[in-house]
Amino acid sequence: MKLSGGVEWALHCCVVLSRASAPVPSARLAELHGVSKTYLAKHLQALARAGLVRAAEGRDGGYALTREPAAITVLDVVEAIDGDQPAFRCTEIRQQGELALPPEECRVPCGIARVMAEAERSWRRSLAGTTIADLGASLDPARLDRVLGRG
Amino acid sequence: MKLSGGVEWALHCCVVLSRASAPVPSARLAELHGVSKTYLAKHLQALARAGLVRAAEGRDGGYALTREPAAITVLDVVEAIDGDQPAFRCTEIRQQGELALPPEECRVPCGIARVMAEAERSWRRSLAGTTIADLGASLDPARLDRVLGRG
DNA sequence: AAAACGTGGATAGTGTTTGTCCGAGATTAC
DNA sequence: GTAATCTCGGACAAACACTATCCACGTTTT
Ligand code: FES
Ligand code: FES
Repeated sequence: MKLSGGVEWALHCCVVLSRASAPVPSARLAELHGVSKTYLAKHLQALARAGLVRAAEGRDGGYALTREPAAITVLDVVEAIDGDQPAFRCTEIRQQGELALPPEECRVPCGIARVMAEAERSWRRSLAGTTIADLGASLDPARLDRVLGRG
Repeated sequence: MKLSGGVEWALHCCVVLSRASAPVPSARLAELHGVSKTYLAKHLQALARAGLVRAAEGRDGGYALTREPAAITVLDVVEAIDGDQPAFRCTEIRQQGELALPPEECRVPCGIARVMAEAERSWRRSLAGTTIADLGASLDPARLDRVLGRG
């Protein structure tokens, strides 16, 4: 069970964007955090595809959030980067091999799949309980503007 | 976020073992489920290392559970196969780049790491709420013995 | 002794993650 | 209009984890 490393980058970027007063270029975001510029650009594109950020093209462009920070949950960011596919996938082993069950007994998901799905729902529910606004509360906008301003 | 595919195999094996009246060889377990014998053997070794199953070596040997099925949770099996490392790891981005915070402000885990850790605790708690005994309730021991008996 | 069985390491093949690079297109400043 | 700045999207490669196989070896029962 592992989460893509880009998730942390994306979350930090969203926090910064939530407190920035103007669009921030992807290269600038990378410098702020000390990570690869080109790879971070990929993750930002994923955020854009998910509709969480908008890219302003052209000179003086950059990325900005599309919604209020309080309307973007941690789960939104995680799913944008890591995908929304379930961590566990039932491969219907119960229907294979010598111990196979007849198909008429397999109309509903098996017990294992149900437990896994329920656990994942708990995980998602927990992640959806925190927003970018919550995470950004401790970041001083004045300091951010100062760092961003003197490019 | 993805779980190792061997987790499903291991869970099905534990369910079978919980209702078997004698040790079951790994090759037999693989045939019962229609999966690779050699690869399943690897996963069973992982279960043995975690102390969930015991291997009876030698002729007429095989695997058996070490505890009551009701004392083995789904989480135990998942961690035995997939490892117990957290899905998210904070790489302390807050201390890197231009926006780096001074170390004296980084003594406690950052907000992002806290949210992730709490979500993972929810996931684990949910998985620990179901045992192998729960999963095996619907498996008929008589049928299992019949299939196992005529090798 | 022989047969059946698990152990642990070595070894590939495969797919995913991570990361780089570059051309095309959009937008603004001059 | 032209140049500069910036994003977009895809191609590409290296690194890594997952999946799977095989074999030599030790153990246990008959
Ligand atoms: S049949 Fe294996 S998890 Fe559903
Ligand atoms: S500093 Fe990035 S998640 Fe903790």
